Amino acid sequence: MGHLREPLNDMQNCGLPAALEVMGERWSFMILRAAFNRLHHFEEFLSALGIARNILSNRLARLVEHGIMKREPLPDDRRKIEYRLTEKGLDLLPAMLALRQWGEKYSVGVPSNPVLCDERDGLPIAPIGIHAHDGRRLGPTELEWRDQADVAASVAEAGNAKPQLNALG
Amino acid sequence: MGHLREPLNDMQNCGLPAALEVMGERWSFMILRAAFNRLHHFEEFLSALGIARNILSNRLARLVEHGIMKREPLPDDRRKIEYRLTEKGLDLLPAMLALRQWGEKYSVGVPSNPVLCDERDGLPIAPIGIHAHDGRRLGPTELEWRDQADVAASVAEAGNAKPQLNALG
DNA sequence: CGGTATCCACATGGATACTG
DNA sequence: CAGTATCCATGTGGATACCG
Repeated sequence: MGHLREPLNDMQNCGLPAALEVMGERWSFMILRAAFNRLHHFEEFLSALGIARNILSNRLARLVEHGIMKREPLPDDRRKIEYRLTEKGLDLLPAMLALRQWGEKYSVGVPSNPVLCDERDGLPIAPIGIHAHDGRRLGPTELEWRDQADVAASVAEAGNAKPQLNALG
Repeated sequence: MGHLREPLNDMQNCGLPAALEVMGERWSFMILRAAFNRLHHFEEFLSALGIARNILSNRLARLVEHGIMKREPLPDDRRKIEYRLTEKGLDLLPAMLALRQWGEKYSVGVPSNPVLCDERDGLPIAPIGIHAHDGRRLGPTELEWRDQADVAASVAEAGNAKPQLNALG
Protein backbone atom coordinates (compact mmCIF):
# COMPACT_ATOMS: atom_id res chain seq x y z
CA MET A 1 0.00 0.00 0.00
CA GLY A 2 3.00 2.22 -0.21
CA HIS A 3 2.17 5.53 -1.67
CA LEU A 4 1.76 4.96 -5.35
CA ARG A 5 -1.75 5.40 -6.49
CA GLU A 6 -0.87 6.93 -9.82
CA PRO A 7 1.39 4.65 -11.83
CA LEU A 8 -1.68 2.73 -12.86
CA ASN A 9 -1.90 2.64 -16.59
CA ASP A 10 -4.79 3.28 -18.96
CA MET A 11 -6.53 0.34 -17.39
CA GLN A 12 -7.56 2.97 -14.90
CA ASN A 13 -9.96 4.87 -17.11
CA CYS A 14 -12.97 3.28 -15.59
CA GLY A 15 -15.54 3.99 -12.95
CA LEU A 16 -14.56 0.97 -10.94
CA PRO A 17 -11.30 2.32 -9.56
CA ALA A 18 -13.11 5.54 -8.77
CA ALA A 19 -15.70 3.62 -6.83
CA LEU A 20 -13.07 1.58 -5.05
CA GLU A 21 -11.28 4.73 -4.03
CA VAL A 22 -14.08 5.29 -1.56
CA MET A 23 -15.46 1.84 -0.97
CA GLY A 24 -12.19 -0.01 -1.17
CA GLU A 25 -11.75 -0.08 2.57
CA ARG A 26 -13.33 -3.03 4.17
CA TRP A 27 -15.36 -1.24 6.79
CA SER A 28 -16.88 1.25 4.40
CA PHE A 29 -19.23 -1.32 2.95
CA MET A 30 -20.29 -2.51 6.37
CA ILE A 31 -20.95 1.01 7.57
CA LEU A 32 -22.98 1.73 4.46
CA ARG A 33 -24.96 -1.42 4.97
CA ALA A 34 -25.73 -0.39 8.52
CA ALA A 35 -26.82 2.99 7.23
CA PHE A 36 -29.16 1.33 4.75
CA ASN A 37 -30.61 -0.54 7.69
CA ARG A 38 -31.54 2.65 9.47
CA LEU A 39 -28.61 3.10 11.77
CA HIS A 40 -27.79 6.77 12.13
CA HIS A 41 -25.67 7.32 15.21
CA PHE A 42 -22.04 6.85 16.04
CA GLU A 43 -22.66 4.54 18.96
CA GLU A 44 -25.13 2.51 16.96
CA PHE A 45 -22.55 1.82 14.30
CA LEU A 46 -20.02 1.17 17.01
CA SER A 47 -21.95 -1.54 18.78
CA ALA A 48 -23.58 -3.00 15.71
CA LEU A 49 -20.37 -3.44 13.78
CA GLY A 50 -17.89 -4.06 16.55
CA ILE A 51 -15.50 -1.62 14.95
CA ALA A 52 -12.89 0.41 16.81
CA ARG A 53 -13.82 3.98 17.67
CA ASN A 54 -10.98 5.60 15.81
CA ILE A 55 -11.56 3.57 12.67
CA LEU A 56 -15.28 4.30 12.70
CA SER A 57 -14.55 7.97 13.18
CA ASN A 58 -12.12 7.94 10.30
CA ARG A 59 -14.38 6.02 7.92
CA LEU A 60 -17.42 8.16 8.68
CA ALA A 61 -15.37 11.28 8.05
CA ARG A 62 -14.20 9.88 4.75
CA LEU A 63 -17.70 8.88 3.69
CA VAL A 64 -18.94 12.37 4.53
CA GLU A 65 -15.98 13.87 2.73
CA HIS A 66 -16.90 11.91 -0.38
CA GLY A 67 -20.52 12.99 -0.18
CA ILE A 68 -21.81 9.51 0.48
CA MET A 69 -23.13 10.34 3.93
CA LYS A 70 -24.05 13.62 5.52
CA ARG A 71 -23.45 14.59 9.09
CA GLU A 72 -26.07 16.68 10.83
CA PRO A 73 -26.14 17.63 14.51
CA LEU A 74 -29.66 17.35 15.91
CA PRO A 75 -31.31 20.74 16.52
CA ASP A 76 -32.42 19.87 20.06
CA ASP A 77 -29.12 18.46 21.23
CA ARG A 78 -26.06 19.62 19.38
CA ARG A 79 -23.96 16.78 20.72
CA LYS A 80 -26.22 14.23 19.14
CA ILE A 81 -25.28 13.73 15.55
CA GLU A 82 -27.07 11.92 12.80
CA TYR A 83 -25.38 10.30 9.87
CA ARG A 84 -27.58 9.84 6.84
CA LEU A 85 -27.08 8.60 3.34
CA THR A 86 -27.00 11.21 0.65
CA GLU A 87 -28.49 10.50 -2.73
CA LYS A 88 -25.02 9.55 -3.88
CA GLY A 89 -24.91 7.07 -1.04
CA LEU A 90 -28.36 5.72 -1.76
CA ASP A 91 -27.27 5.14 -5.33
CA LEU A 92 -24.90 2.50 -4.04
CA LEU A 93 -27.81 0.24 -3.19
CA PRO A 94 -27.83 -1.75 -6.44
CA ALA A 95 -24.10 -2.42 -6.13
CA MET A 96 -24.46 -3.52 -2.54
CA LEU A 97 -27.45 -5.72 -3.29
CA ALA A 98 -25.61 -7.32 -6.18
CA LEU A 99 -22.62 -8.00 -3.99
CA ARG A 100 -24.77 -9.31 -1.21
CA GLN A 101 -26.74 -11.61 -3.47
CA TRP A 102 -23.52 -13.00 -4.81
CA GLY A 103 -22.33 -13.64 -1.28
CA GLU A 104 -25.58 -15.37 -0.45
CA LYS A 105 -25.52 -17.51 -3.53
CA TYR A 106 -22.10 -18.89 -2.75
CA SER A 107 -22.14 -19.01 1.02
CA VAL A 108 -23.89 -21.53 3.15
CA GLY A 109 -26.62 -20.59 5.53
CA VAL A 110 -26.77 -16.86 5.30
CA PRO A 111 -30.28 -15.95 6.41
CA SER A 112 -31.33 -12.52 5.28
CA ASN A 113 -33.12 -9.88 7.22
CA PRO A 114 -34.61 -7.64 6.24
CA VAL A 115 -35.57 -8.27 2.66
CA LEU A 116 -36.02 -5.50 0.14
CA CYS A 117 -39.47 -5.72 -1.39
CA ASP A 118 -41.69 -4.19 -4.00
CA GLU A 119 -43.93 -1.84 -2.08
CA ARG A 120 -46.93 -2.61 -4.31
CA ASP A 121 -47.25 -6.29 -3.55
CA GLY A 122 -44.79 -6.79 -0.74
CA LEU A 123 -42.91 -9.43 -2.65
CA PRO A 124 -39.12 -9.58 -2.73
CA ILE A 125 -37.31 -7.84 -5.54
CA ALA A 126 -35.73 -9.83 -8.32
CA PRO A 127 -32.04 -10.65 -8.22
CA ILE A 128 -29.88 -7.86 -9.59
CA GLY A 129 -29.10 -8.60 -13.19
CA ILE A 130 -28.12 -7.26 -16.57
CA HIS A 131 -30.82 -5.88 -18.80
CA ALA A 132 -31.05 -4.65 -22.36
CA HIS A 133 -32.13 -1.09 -23.05
CA ASP A 134 -35.60 -2.44 -23.76
CA GLY A 135 -35.75 -4.06 -20.33
CA ARG A 136 -35.18 -7.63 -21.39
CA ARG A 137 -33.02 -9.63 -19.03
CA LEU A 138 -29.75 -10.72 -20.61
CA GLY A 139 -27.85 -13.91 -19.88
CA PRO A 140 -24.07 -14.32 -20.03
CA THR A 141 -24.22 -15.64 -23.59
CA GLU A 142 -26.20 -12.69 -24.87
CA LEU A 143 -23.52 -10.15 -24.04
CA GLU A 144 -20.58 -8.83 -25.98
CA TRP A 145 -17.89 -6.25 -25.38
CA ARG A 146 -17.72 -3.46 -27.87
CA ASP A 147 -15.46 -0.50 -28.37
CA GLN A 148 -16.91 2.77 -27.21
CA ALA A 149 -16.41 4.36 -30.64
CA ASP A 150 -18.25 1.56 -32.42
CA VAL A 151 -21.03 1.73 -29.90
CA ALA A 152 -21.47 5.44 -30.42
CA ALA A 153 -21.95 4.76 -34.12
CA SER A 154 -24.54 2.05 -33.48
CA VAL A 155 -26.41 4.25 -31.08
CA ALA A 156 -26.49 7.16 -33.51
CA GLU A 157 -27.66 4.81 -36.22
CA ALA A 158 -30.37 3.43 -34.01
CA GLY A 159 -31.39 6.98 -33.23
CA ASN A 160 -31.59 6.05 -29.61
CA ALA A 161 -30.51 7.52 -26.34
CA LYS A 162 -26.93 8.50 -25.67
CA PRO A 163 -24.48 5.68 -25.07
CA GLN A 164 -24.56 4.43 -21.52
CA LEU A 165 -21.27 3.84 -19.83
CA ASN A 166 -21.70 0.52 -18.27
CA ALA A 167 -19.03 -1.94 -19.13
CA LEU A 168 -15.83 -2.85 -17.40
CA GLY A 169 -13.42 -0.57 -19.17
CA MET B 1 -39.55 2.96 2.49
CA GLY B 2 -41.81 1.72 5.20
CA HIS B 3 -42.37 -1.16 7.53
CA LEU B 4 -39.02 -1.50 9.21
CA ARG B 5 -38.93 1.20 11.78
CA GLU B 6 -36.52 -0.48 14.12
CA PRO B 7 -32.85 -0.19 13.40
CA LEU B 8 -31.28 -3.52 12.68
CA ASN B 9 -28.63 -4.64 15.05
CA ASP B 10 -27.91 -8.04 13.62
CA MET B 11 -25.10 -7.22 11.27
CA GLN B 12 -23.69 -10.68 10.86
CA ASN B 13 -26.29 -12.66 8.95
CA CYS B 14 -25.79 -11.28 5.51
CA GLY B 15 -24.13 -12.18 2.28
CA LEU B 16 -22.27 -8.91 2.09
CA PRO B 17 -19.58 -9.74 4.65
CA ALA B 18 -19.15 -13.07 2.92
CA ALA B 19 -18.61 -11.33 -0.38
CA LEU B 20 -16.21 -8.86 1.17
CA GLU B 21 -14.21 -11.69 2.64
CA VAL B 22 -12.91 -12.34 -0.86
CA MET B 23 -13.35 -9.05 -2.64
CA GLY B 24 -12.49 -6.79 0.27
CA GLU B 25 -8.91 -6.35 -0.84
CA ARG B 26 -8.43 -3.50 -3.20
CA TRP B 27 -6.60 -5.34 -5.93
CA SER B 28 -9.06 -8.19 -6.14
CA PHE B 29 -11.63 -6.07 -7.93
CA MET B 30 -9.06 -4.74 -10.35
CA ILE B 31 -7.76 -8.22 -11.14
CA LEU B 32 -11.30 -9.42 -11.70
CA ARG B 33 -11.98 -6.53 -13.98
CA ALA B 34 -8.91 -7.36 -16.02
CA ALA B 35 -10.09 -10.94 -16.20
CA PHE B 36 -13.48 -9.80 -17.47
CA ASN B 37 -11.60 -7.91 -20.13
CA ARG B 38 -9.97 -11.07 -21.41
CA LEU B 39 -6.66 -10.94 -19.64
CA HIS B 40 -5.57 -14.43 -18.72
CA HIS B 41 -1.85 -14.47 -17.95
CA PHE B 42 0.25 -13.48 -14.99
CA GLU B 43 2.39 -11.05 -16.93
CA GLU B 44 -0.64 -9.51 -18.57
CA PHE B 45 -2.15 -8.70 -15.22
CA LEU B 46 1.22 -7.53 -14.02
CA SER B 47 1.78 -4.95 -16.73
CA ALA B 48 -1.85 -3.97 -17.15
CA LEU B 49 -2.42 -3.27 -13.47
CA GLY B 50 1.00 -2.12 -12.37
CA ILE B 51 0.74 -4.33 -9.33
CA ALA B 52 3.70 -5.86 -7.52
CA ARG B 53 4.55 -9.46 -8.39
CA ASN B 54 4.15 -10.82 -4.91
CA ILE B 55 0.82 -9.13 -4.40
CA LEU B 56 -0.50 -10.33 -7.73
CA SER B 57 0.65 -13.82 -6.94
CA ASN B 58 -1.02 -13.72 -3.57
CA ARG B 59 -4.31 -12.30 -4.85
CA LEU B 60 -4.51 -14.74 -7.75
CA ALA B 61 -3.91 -17.62 -5.38
CA ARG B 62 -6.63 -16.37 -3.10
CA LEU B 63 -9.09 -15.90 -5.96
CA VAL B 64 -8.37 -19.43 -7.14
CA GLU B 65 -8.69 -20.69 -3.60
CA HIS B 66 -12.12 -19.13 -3.35
CA GLY B 67 -13.22 -20.62 -6.64
CA ILE B 68 -13.52 -17.29 -8.38
CA MET B 69 -10.78 -18.01 -10.90
CA LYS B 70 -9.28 -21.24 -12.11
CA ARG B 71 -5.67 -21.85 -12.89
CA GLU B 72 -4.85 -24.10 -15.83
CA PRO B 73 -1.41 -24.77 -17.29
CA LEU B 74 -1.54 -24.83 -21.07
CA PRO B 75 -1.18 -28.34 -22.51
CA ASP B 76 1.51 -27.34 -25.02
CA ASP B 77 3.70 -25.43 -22.62
CA ARG B 78 3.33 -26.35 -18.98
CA ARG B 79 5.02 -23.18 -17.85
CA LYS B 80 2.38 -21.07 -19.49
CA ILE B 81 -0.60 -20.73 -17.23
CA GLU B 82 -4.02 -19.39 -17.92
CA TYR B 83 -6.23 -17.79 -15.32
CA ARG B 84 -9.88 -17.84 -16.17
CA LEU B 85 -13.05 -16.83 -14.42
CA THR B 86 -15.17 -19.63 -13.07
CA GLU B 87 -18.93 -19.38 -13.16
CA LYS B 88 -18.75 -18.10 -9.61
CA GLY B 89 -16.41 -15.42 -10.83
CA LEU B 90 -18.57 -14.56 -13.81
CA ASP B 91 -21.47 -14.15 -11.45
CA LEU B 92 -19.70 -11.12 -10.01
CA LEU B 93 -20.31 -9.19 -13.20
CA PRO B 94 -23.54 -7.48 -12.10
CA ALA B 95 -21.92 -6.34 -8.88
CA MET B 96 -18.91 -4.99 -10.70
CA LEU B 97 -21.00 -3.26 -13.32
CA ALA B 98 -23.15 -1.68 -10.65
CA LEU B 99 -20.10 -0.45 -8.80
CA ARG B 100 -18.53 0.81 -11.99
CA GLN B 101 -21.64 2.65 -13.10
CA TRP B 102 -21.83 4.32 -9.73
CA GLY B 103 -18.23 5.38 -10.07
CA GLU B 104 -18.91 6.76 -13.53
CA LYS B 105 -21.99 8.63 -12.43
CA TYR B 106 -20.13 10.49 -9.72
CA SER B 107 -16.70 10.92 -11.26
CA VAL B 108 -15.72 13.34 -13.91
CA GLY B 109 -14.43 12.28 -17.26
CA VAL B 110 -14.21 8.54 -16.99
CA PRO B 111 -14.23 7.25 -20.53
CA SER B 112 -15.29 3.65 -20.78
CA ASN B 113 -13.85 0.98 -22.96
CA PRO B 114 -15.03 -1.50 -23.78
CA VAL B 115 -18.76 -1.28 -23.31
CA LEU B 116 -20.92 -4.27 -22.51
CA CYS B 117 -23.65 -4.62 -25.12
CA ASP B 118 -26.68 -6.63 -26.02
CA GLU B 119 -25.47 -9.09 -28.62
CA ARG B 120 -28.70 -8.87 -30.58
CA ASP B 121 -28.59 -5.22 -31.49
CA GLY B 122 -25.15 -4.19 -30.35
CA LEU B 123 -26.52 -1.48 -28.12
CA PRO B 124 -25.23 -0.86 -24.60
CA ILE B 125 -26.93 -2.58 -21.72
CA ALA B 126 -29.15 -0.65 -19.37
CA PRO B 127 -27.82 0.65 -16.07
CA ILE B 128 -27.93 -1.95 -13.33
CA GLY B 129 -31.04 -1.43 -11.27
CA ILE B 130 -33.60 -2.92 -8.97
CA HIS B 131 -36.49 -4.81 -10.49
CA ALA B 132 -39.69 -6.38 -9.25
CA HIS B 133 -40.27 -10.07 -9.72
CA ASP B 134 -42.37 -9.21 -12.76
CA GLY B 135 -39.48 -7.33 -14.32
CA ARG B 136 -40.70 -3.82 -13.69
CA ARG B 137 -37.99 -1.38 -12.74
CA LEU B 138 -38.36 -0.05 -9.21
CA GLY B 139 -37.40 3.40 -7.99
CA PRO B 140 -36.19 4.25 -4.48
CA THR B 141 -39.68 5.23 -3.37
CA GLU B 142 -41.22 1.96 -4.47
CA LEU B 143 -39.15 -0.14 -2.11
CA GLU B 144 -39.65 -1.26 1.45
CA TRP B 145 -37.78 -3.43 3.87
CA ARG B 146 -39.67 -6.38 5.21
CA ASP B 147 -38.89 -9.07 7.72
CA GLN B 148 -37.97 -12.38 6.20
CA ALA B 149 -40.72 -14.18 8.12
CA ASP B 150 -43.41 -11.78 6.88
CA VAL B 151 -42.11 -12.09 3.37
CA ALA B 152 -42.29 -15.86 3.47
CA ALA B 153 -45.95 -15.59 4.38
CA SER B 154 -46.66 -13.17 1.54
CA VAL B 155 -44.87 -15.35 -0.92
CA ALA B 156 -46.75 -18.46 0.16
CA GLU B 157 -49.99 -16.53 -0.07
CA ALA B 158 -49.11 -15.31 -3.54
CA GLY B 159 -48.32 -18.88 -4.47
CA ASN B 160 -45.16 -17.66 -6.07
CA ALA B 161 -41.56 -18.69 -6.21
CA LYS B 162 -39.47 -19.17 -3.11
CA PRO B 163 -38.39 -16.05 -1.27
CA GLN B 164 -35.34 -14.45 -2.77
CA LEU B 165 -32.62 -13.31 -0.48
CA ASN B 166 -31.81 -9.90 -1.68
CA ALA B 167 -31.85 -7.25 0.97
CA LEU B 168 -29.12 -5.81 3.09
CA GLY B 169 -29.54 -7.91 6.18
C1' DC C 1 7.03 -17.33 -17.82
C1' DG C 2 5.31 -17.58 -13.45
C1' DG C 3 6.34 -17.41 -9.74
C1' DT C 4 9.31 -17.16 -4.37
C1' DA C 5 12.06 -14.87 -1.10
C1' DT C 6 13.43 -10.72 1.27
C1' DC C 7 13.10 -6.40 2.99
C1' DC C 8 10.81 -2.31 3.87
C1' DA C 9 7.09 1.64 4.05
C1' DC C 10 3.02 2.74 5.51
C1' DA C 11 -2.04 1.90 6.15
C1' DT C 12 -5.41 -0.41 8.45
C1' DG C 13 -7.30 -1.82 12.60
C1' DG C 14 -7.81 -2.79 17.71
C1' DA C 15 -7.58 -1.34 22.72
C1' DT C 16 -7.72 2.02 25.85
C1' DA C 17 -7.67 6.47 28.00
C1' DC C 18 -9.15 10.98 27.74
C1' DT C 19 -12.21 15.21 26.39
C1' DG C 20 -15.82 18.85 25.40
C1' DC D 1 -22.47 11.24 22.88
C1' DA D 2 -19.07 11.67 19.66
C1' DG D 3 -15.31 11.90 19.11
C1' DT D 4 -9.26 12.54 19.89
C1' DA D 5 -5.02 10.85 21.28
C1' DT D 6 -1.83 7.14 21.90
C1' DC D 7 0.24 2.93 21.36
C1' DC D 8 0.75 -1.28 19.20
C1' DA D 9 -0.06 -5.45 16.01
C1' DT D 10 -0.88 -7.00 11.71
C1' DG D 11 -1.78 -6.45 6.71
C1' DT D 12 -1.33 -4.60 2.42
C1' DG D 13 1.62 -3.23 -0.97
C1' DG D 14 6.13 -1.98 -3.46
C1' DA D 15 10.97 -2.97 -5.09
C1' DT D 16 14.13 -6.11 -6.10
C1' DA D 17 16.59 -10.35 -6.54
C1' DC D 18 16.37 -14.94 -7.56
C1' DC D 19 14.63 -19.56 -9.29
C1' DG D 20 12.82 -23.74 -12.08
